Amino acid sequence: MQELKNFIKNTIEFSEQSWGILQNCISEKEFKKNETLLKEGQVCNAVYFVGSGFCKAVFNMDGKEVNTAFYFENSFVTNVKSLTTSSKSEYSIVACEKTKTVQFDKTRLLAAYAESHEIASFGRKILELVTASQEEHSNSFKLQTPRQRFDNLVSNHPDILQRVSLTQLASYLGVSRETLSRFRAVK
Amino acid sequence: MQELKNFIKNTIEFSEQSWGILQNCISEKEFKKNETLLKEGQVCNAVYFVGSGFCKAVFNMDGKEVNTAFYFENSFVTNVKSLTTSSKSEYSIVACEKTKTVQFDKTRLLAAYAESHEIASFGRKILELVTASQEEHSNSFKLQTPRQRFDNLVSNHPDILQRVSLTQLASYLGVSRETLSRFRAVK
DNA sequence: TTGATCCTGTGACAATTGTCACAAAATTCA
DNA sequence: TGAATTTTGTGACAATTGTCACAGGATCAA
Repeated sequence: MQELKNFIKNTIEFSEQSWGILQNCISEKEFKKNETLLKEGQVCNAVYFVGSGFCKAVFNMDGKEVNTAFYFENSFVTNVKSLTTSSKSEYSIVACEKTKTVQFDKTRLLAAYAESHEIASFGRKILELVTASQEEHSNSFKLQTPRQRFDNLVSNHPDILQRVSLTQLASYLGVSRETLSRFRAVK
Repeated sequence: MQELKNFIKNTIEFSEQSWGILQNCISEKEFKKNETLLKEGQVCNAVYFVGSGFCKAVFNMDGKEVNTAFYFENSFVTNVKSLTTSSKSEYSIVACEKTKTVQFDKTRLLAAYAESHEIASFGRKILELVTASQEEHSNSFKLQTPRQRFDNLVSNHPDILQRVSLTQLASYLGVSRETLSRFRAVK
């Protein structure tokens, strides 16, 4: 919760009054390793702020898991499409470690938007952040070769390498485990 | 403009009053073929609603153009990251045909959010739509082979095939022009 | 500690896609 | 219209990545 307060303080204007209203929308939730924040097929009705630990987005492609995203400390996780259109999620969101989050309830948050412009701005900000990080990873697929994606990850997000298994990392980069293993061998 | 009115009518609750406020934020803009809505290196300060025609997002990779998105009638175009963080755009947005748009001015729109919750909701809705379509294309790269991407495009968005040149389509699908040509040959 | 299980490294080979070169077809514009 | 330009099709070959198989290590629980 403290992490969230700090995050908000550093991100936008936020009055005590807005914080009071926001209180009604949020609750602390802790997930054990491999616990599910959102299960494939269910409708997403919350946004999570990751205070500690981290999560992944996992598609199940005919039994094979594909990791399309990781969410570390001080970032927001949700399935925007499922959340905003009340459609079934095509993927699951799973804790990779013991993960402490603050859960934002969708319905209450929407109500809070009407009570406080600051909260409404904060809601937009969340969406903007999720979109921006999604776009970054997306463009790496559209503009770079697998090898370039790997090299850039090494330079720009070395933290990910240390926390994620090779197998998970491979599917995140869109290459086979073996190919990733060779990328690491041939530096 | 009529297209935008219809779009709003079909999308959300919107009072006459909100429409009046929104008027101050928008203006009709028409672009000729190959004219630029947003140039690489500039800061994006508007969102465009495409009424007719269509546009593309183009990265310049060492002189080689890569098309990462197309925006057709009744959709919104903007660079979310540049718009929301006032950072320089990494790509350009260019009209592919004579394109009629409605331009939403960023500063005025932000001001309007404070005056009308409906407009604030509409602003979120725009962001959600942009995010969702971005995510769809993004996931096709993360989950499918080039061949599958092509086949799905043929089934799900045959309209694109008819309006976009092979060269542009190839970079959109992330394959070489020659490979795409062969995909089409071997049905 | 000791299996049992999961994760990783690596060789051999197959499949896919890219690159280059050039011809044919389509489009544009004066 | 007709020449110039751009776009597309295709063959040959190279490069990249995937798949399969198996061995060695690491990890975890009893």
